[in-house]
Amino acid sequence: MTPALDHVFAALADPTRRSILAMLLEDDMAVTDVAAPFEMSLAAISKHLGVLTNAGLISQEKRGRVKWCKLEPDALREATVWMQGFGQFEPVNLDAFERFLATELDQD
Amino acid sequence: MTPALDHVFAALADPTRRSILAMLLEDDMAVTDVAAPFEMSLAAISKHLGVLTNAGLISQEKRGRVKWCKLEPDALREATVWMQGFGQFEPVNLDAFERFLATELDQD
DNA sequence: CGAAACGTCAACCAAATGGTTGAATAAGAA
DNA sequence: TTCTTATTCAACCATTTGGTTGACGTTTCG
Repeated sequence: MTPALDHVFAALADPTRRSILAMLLEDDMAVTDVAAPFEMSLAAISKHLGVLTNAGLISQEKRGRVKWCKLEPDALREATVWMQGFGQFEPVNLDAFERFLATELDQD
Repeated sequence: MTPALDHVFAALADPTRRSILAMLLEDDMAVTDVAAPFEMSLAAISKHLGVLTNAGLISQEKRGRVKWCKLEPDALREATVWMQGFGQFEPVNLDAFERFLATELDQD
């Protein structure tokens, strides 16, 4: 079930790929420019970009001989929603729930 | 950097492990009971529980001959915080930002 | 004590992952 | 056309992953 989550979380599990996403948060970039800060071959970065694309986390569009990489934050939403299912047990949300209960009591 | 995120996201990338977390959301469980719904050996589930423990997503405590598994939602918080860095570009939050701006304008 | 239940360990296996290098393709620039 | 830049492809390699099976240590129960 939900194989999309498999790909999204697997893609996020690699620090190089998370760094790439952080870079794309600033602006769209060409593949060569994405690869520049890493001590790794261009082919390796190309593979990482393939994984991110396959997970739907980025999109790639070729204009001329340059392939532009663009962040697609929508893919993170499903994953975030899934994780928030566990958030109800975090103190901050328990506090919110208690405030909600207090509000309910006030209306009696 | 942040090797903890590596382990958390890698642990979440497997559907069996996500199912286990969802089960533990309801209640603490013994290893054998965790394994029951899966068509997979007990040893395989034991390994999955090891991965989840290593990621800090669950804890295991042995009482008698039974080992109890407990959800540890705190480990998800760091991952959630990381992901929220990308949330600012999601439409839903842009909408919230626009409403905020509108409120600011109303006060002028 | 002896038997059964709980869980892990060790060895093994196939497939996936993350990297390399070198050749190939495609598009601009000279 | 020729050269250079941009990117991928193909083959290869080492390591990790997700599963199996069978033996093993513990704890409880009869």
